[in-house]
Amino acid sequence: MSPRTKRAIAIDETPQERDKASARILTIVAAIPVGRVTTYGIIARHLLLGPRQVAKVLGGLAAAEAKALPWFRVVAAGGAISSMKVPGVGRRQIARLKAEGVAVTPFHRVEDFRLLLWTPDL
DNA sequence: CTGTTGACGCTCT
DNA sequence: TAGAGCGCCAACA
Repeated sequence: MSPRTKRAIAIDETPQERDKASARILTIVAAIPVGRVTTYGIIARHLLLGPRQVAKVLGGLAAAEAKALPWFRVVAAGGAISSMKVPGVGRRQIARLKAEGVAVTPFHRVEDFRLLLWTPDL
């Protein structure tokens, strides 16, 4: 096959194999401890990517993926629940966070954000 | 090539 | 707190 072609997408591969950027992002998301949170920006800087790339990947998670990954532990800078702008999603994220003990203010911000913030190990 | 688009981030109103 | 404006960067039409 010509190396010129866009990487073939084997649909039967695990989603982690889709492409490196996504794989790395999802790997980090999967590593966020229960009851802790991290941000798009932190993940992005850690991988030398743009924060919007991270948002794009999480936003595009297939239902199956969303079920297996703690995507809800990723919030925006300052602990803001940025998924609020997507109908339904913000509500679900808050519910999932609360379910594991992470309090969220009525202003859609993670309570004690600084305390609960988790950073991937180098 | 240009233009648009993000579950972003930071600064300043 | 909410918005606006701008930076950022890959993906896509």
